[in-house]
Amino acid sequence: MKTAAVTLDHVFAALADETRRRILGLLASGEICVCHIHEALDIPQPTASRHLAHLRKAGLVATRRDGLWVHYRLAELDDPAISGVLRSALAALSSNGAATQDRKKLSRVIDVPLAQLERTARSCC
Amino acid sequence: MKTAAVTLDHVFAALADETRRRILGLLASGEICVCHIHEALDIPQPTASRHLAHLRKAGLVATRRDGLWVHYRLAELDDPAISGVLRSALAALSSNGAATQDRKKLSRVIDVPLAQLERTARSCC
DNA sequence: TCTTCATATTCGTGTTGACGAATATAACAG
DNA sequence: CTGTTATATTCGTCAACACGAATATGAAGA
Repeated sequence: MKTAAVTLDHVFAALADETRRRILGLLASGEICVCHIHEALDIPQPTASRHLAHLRKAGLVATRRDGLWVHYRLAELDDPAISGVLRSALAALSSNGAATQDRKKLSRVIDVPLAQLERTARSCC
Repeated sequence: MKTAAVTLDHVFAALADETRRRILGLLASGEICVCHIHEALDIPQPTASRHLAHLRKAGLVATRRDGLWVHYRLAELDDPAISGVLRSALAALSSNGAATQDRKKLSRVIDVPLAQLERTARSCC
């Protein structure tokens, strides 16, 4: 089973929502499980799950189950044009101050040094 | 009067609509007047005008009036992160086959060689 | 099996936004 | 001023979507 083709439609529909952009901003700093996303962003769990489902159906994220937890990460895209769009979008998101705030909260939630998250985010986009 | 700050919200909301993406795809190949946009894309004039107004309010395009005609062009953005997003979006749009079709129609409508439109589009993004 | 915890889905509701149709504005010619 | 052409806006309707609340699914342990 191949990952469904990711279209520009999917990408921009996904990026049109602020909550999804915040989620993607977090995922830029590595794989995260649902509970940490909903804690770090301070959004209800069903909201996080719903938006993650949207991103998953759009083909922008991939999941890995580990017992009760489900970890989400950015998917690797085969279309270079589309992955270019996503890369620059993530770069723009990161330059935004709100993303830094979210990462800071995430750092506290998962107890990982902020610097390490920043480094991963930088290397990702 | 400065151009209002272009936010990521504006950009992604604008890019979320296919008609607006087609318009931006055309504008990548240079300044175009409303009537040519609505002819090339084969959409009603009010539709073209409405979407152009949306893009204008988002700060993504600029206008120049010349008698009865109003010419639209891509605006220069000062935020490098945001202009990076737009550049890669335009690149992705151009690589799409539909954009080529639209440019071909535009070439006929305004009687400008397709190769010239392609060249301008390439140099723009 | 029963419980518990993490995640996903459904339902009802309110908002946003795109469209077609009609109309308004704006600029120019006669 | 009047008519004509290009562009912009308004109006009513409809579909898409985000949300909160409630509930369902799914996995692990007692």
